[in-house]
Amino acid sequence: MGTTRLVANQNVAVVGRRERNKQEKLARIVSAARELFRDRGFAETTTQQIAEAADIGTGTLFLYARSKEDLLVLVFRDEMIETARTAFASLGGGEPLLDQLMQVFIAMMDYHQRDTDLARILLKEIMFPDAIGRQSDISELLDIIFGGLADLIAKARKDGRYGQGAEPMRVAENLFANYYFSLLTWLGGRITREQTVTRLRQHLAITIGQAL
Amino acid sequence: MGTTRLVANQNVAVVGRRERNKQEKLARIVSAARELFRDRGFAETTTQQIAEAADIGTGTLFLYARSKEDLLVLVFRDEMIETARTAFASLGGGEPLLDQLMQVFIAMMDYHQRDTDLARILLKEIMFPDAIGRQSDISELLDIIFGGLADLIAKARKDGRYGQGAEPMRVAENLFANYYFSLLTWLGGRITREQTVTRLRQHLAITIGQAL
DNA sequence: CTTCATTTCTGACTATAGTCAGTTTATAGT
DNA sequence: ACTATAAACTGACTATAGTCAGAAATGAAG
Repeated sequence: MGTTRLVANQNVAVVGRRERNKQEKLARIVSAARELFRDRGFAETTTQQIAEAADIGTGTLFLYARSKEDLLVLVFRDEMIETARTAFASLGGGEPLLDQLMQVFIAMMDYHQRDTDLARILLKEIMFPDAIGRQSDISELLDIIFGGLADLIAKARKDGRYGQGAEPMRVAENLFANYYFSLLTWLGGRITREQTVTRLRQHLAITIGQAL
Repeated sequence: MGTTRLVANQNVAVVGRRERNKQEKLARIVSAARELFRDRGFAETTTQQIAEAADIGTGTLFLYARSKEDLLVLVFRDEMIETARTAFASLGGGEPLLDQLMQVFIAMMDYHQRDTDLARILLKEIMFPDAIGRQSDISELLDIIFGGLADLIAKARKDGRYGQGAEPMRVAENLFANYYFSLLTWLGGRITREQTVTRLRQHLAITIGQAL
C-alpha cells in the first residue's frame, strides 16, 4: 500500500521519513538541475554534476528521472504549467478572440525567450516523452492549454462573435498545432521572433475563420 | 576549386577518383544504416556496426553525418521526399480540396506506418536538425510539401471551390502544422490511426473553412 | 530491542557516441 | 616521374549516460 496515511485521532497527515526524504531529494535534484541547465546549458551539464550538486549518488538520479532528457522536462514542466495558467487567467474579457489567443501564445513565447537554446531542446523532448504517465509527462500542461483554448472558443461563440460549427476541442487542437509549429520555426532559427508573431497571427486567423 | 570539371575535347563530365570514392562511401553508409535501422531499430544499432557494414573506419562515419541522429535523417530523407512527390503527383484533379489533402497526408502516413518506432524518432529529429544547410537537412522536403499544398489551395480558389483571402502559403503552413501535430499524437501512442485520420480531417476542415 | 522484509541508495562498471593526431590517398604543378 | 599540398580516412582514445549487484535505511511485527 501507500506509505502515506492518517493516524487515528490526529487530523494531521503523517508522512514517514522515507517519503519525506524522497521529496527532499527530488526537490534538491530539480533545483540543482535547473540551476546548472540555466547556467551552463543542457549539453554542457553532466549528470554527475547534477548528482553532486544535489548531494546524491550518480545512480540515484536515474531513480527520479529516466534519462537526462526526462530530467529536463521534469525541471521545467511546472514553470510551463504556471506560465500557461497565468496567461489564461490574466486575459481581459472584452477583446476579440484573435487578440486573446495572441496574448496567450505571446506570453508563452516570452517564457521561452529567456533561454531559447534550452527552449529548443525542451520543445523537442516535451512532445516526445520517454513514457507517458510519469511525473515528467506533459498531459497536465496539454490539458490546461487545450481546455483554456476550448473555453475561449466556446465563450466567443456564446457572445455571438464567432459562428463556426466545429467542436471547440478540435479548434483548440488546431490552434495549438499552429502555435507549436510556429515555435518550432522560431527556435529553429529560420525566422525572427517578429516574423514568427506576424505569421502566427495569420495562421490563427485562418483557423478561426476571420480576416486579419 | 571543385574537383569536378570538363576535360577539353570530351563531352563527358569527368569526376575525379576522390569524388567518386566519396559518393560510393556515402552510398554504402546510407545503405548499411538503412538496413540496420530497419532490421534492429535505431537505439539497438551502434555506429560501429554501421561503419563495419559499410566497410569504413568508425571515425569516417562522422565525416558524412554529424551524429547518429543526423544519419537517420540522411538515410530516410530521400524516401520521404519521394513519397511526398508521388503523393502530390498521383492526385486526380476533380475531388474536393479536403479529399485531396487527405489523400496526400494519408499517403505520407502510410509510409510511416511501415515502421512506427523508426517514424517516431525520425519525426522527432527531422524538425530539429543539428544544422541547417547540410546534406541531411529537410528544406527540400518542406519546400515540396508547402509548395504542393499551396498549389492545391491556389487551384481550388481558381476553380471557385474555395474563397478565403489568406495567402496560399500561410494556409499551406497551417495545414502542415496540423498534419505534423496529428502524426505526433498518433506516433506518441495516445490515439489509434483511425482516430488520428478522423481528427486530422476535422482539423483540415476547420482550416480551409468547410463543413465536413 | 531484535529480527525481517521492503524500499531506497550507491558508485564502480559498461556500452557507445563522437574526437583527433597521425596516416594514407588523390590531385596539381613542374 | 617526382614533389608538394590538400583532402579524406583511420582507430585508439575520451567523455559520459545509464546499469546493477550489493549496501544502507526504513518500517512492521513480535
